[in-house]
Amino acid sequence: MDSATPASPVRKRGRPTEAGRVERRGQILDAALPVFLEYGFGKATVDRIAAAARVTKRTIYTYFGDKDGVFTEMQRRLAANVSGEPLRTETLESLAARIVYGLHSAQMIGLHRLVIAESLRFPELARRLHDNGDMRHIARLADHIRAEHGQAAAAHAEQLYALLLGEDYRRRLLGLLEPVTAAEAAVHARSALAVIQLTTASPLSGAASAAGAPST
Amino acid sequence: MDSATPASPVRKRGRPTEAGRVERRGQILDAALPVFLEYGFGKATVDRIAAAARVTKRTIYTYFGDKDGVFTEMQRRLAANVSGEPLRTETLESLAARIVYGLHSAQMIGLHRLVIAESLRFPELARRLHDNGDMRHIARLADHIRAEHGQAAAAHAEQLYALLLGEDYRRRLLGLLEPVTAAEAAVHARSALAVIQLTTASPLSGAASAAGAPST
DNA sequence: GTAGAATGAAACTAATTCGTATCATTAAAA
DNA sequence: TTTTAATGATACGAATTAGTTTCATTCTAC
Repeated sequence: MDSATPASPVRKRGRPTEAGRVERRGQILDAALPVFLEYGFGKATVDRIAAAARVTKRTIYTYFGDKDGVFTEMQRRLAANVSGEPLRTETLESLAARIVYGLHSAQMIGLHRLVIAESLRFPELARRLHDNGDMRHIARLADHIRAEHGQAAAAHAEQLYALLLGEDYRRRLLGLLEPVTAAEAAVHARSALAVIQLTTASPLSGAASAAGAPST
Repeated sequence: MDSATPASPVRKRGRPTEAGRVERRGQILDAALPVFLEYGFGKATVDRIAAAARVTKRTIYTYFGDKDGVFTEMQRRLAANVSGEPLRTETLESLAARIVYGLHSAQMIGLHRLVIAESLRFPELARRLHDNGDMRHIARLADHIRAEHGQAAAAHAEQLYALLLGEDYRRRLLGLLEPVTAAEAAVHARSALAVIQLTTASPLSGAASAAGAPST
């Protein structure tokens, strides 16, 4: 989180070009992310963010107004990246493995930890993370389940998602587990699909809608 | 979180009895919990805790040394309460419903949110929460599954636990969902048991160990 | 009874940190 | 060329807050 900025050795002073302004803005947000992830919102000082971005505090306040502004803008930028474009040729199994791998990554865990911690102070931030991240994942899982196992089975997409996260996801949030490799993620995904009877080998029959459907 | 302390109208000053000291200690920790839950560790000031406990800052520092001391002692006290004694006459279904209801409660969600937020600063606090809370739940689920569905099915206790928490648990952490009622928890639990084929109606056959077992 | 421990009340210290201001400097704009 | 916006560097103000100290007080311990 420190050696990732070998960019400009010495920064020029005067008025920057318009392109320079755009670049600097992104530079600040990119630098703010790891700082927030490491320290959390409260302990992440503006001075530290400024140092990481190789920019003075003054510039940060010019661009974002205050610390909250940096935080929300950073999250807004992340939300745009989270929604990766769907790969056309993808099976349910490979999609599940990708989700597991991505959600257990250090960056995602850090972001989730941060958003959970500040969910009371920044409720719409939590809303964005859930809508743009989780709900899209669930919808995409539902699409694949529907294609491979029929309409009835698609109702279990959310439960499948919960299984893909699993207790390991919570262990990651609690700092009790290291990030998983892609291979481990694939194994985990297969195990989840198997227990919910969504492997391609044994598709779900018609007796899917068991107990009361989740009301939420 | 404020009208819950109509205790002593006016506190005496002088030296307290030994019993009084024990009581005051608990009083401080009890008052600290809701303050930490509401504000988080960073924004929970010692002054606020002192006010909530009807005690002066001075007393808090005498008892706990510093703010971290209050925090860790509070969590240590909670850990003792989390492990509720097992009810002898309980089915897997009722146990599952109890777990769902308890983990979605406002107090538990607040505690988890807090521990997740501070897991980097207080790693052993996260460890305690996981060992004394989650792992005991999983073990108890495994016991019931073993009794009702055989040894092979018990391997899925952790996956069942993940389903019992579900996406709703994460929505609770993110502040996007209100606590569930006991009835809703029961429905949720039945749905989880059904999807994992652990309802008493249709017990799991021998074809349980599907893909690679979780490696964690 | 007396000494001293523990507390309330409240002021105080020291450190942190958000946000602003000053001054020099560079380059875009006019 | 002149003007001006934006920046670096740095100092500063104001607010918050962890932790300490002082003084009076009241009760336990002996």
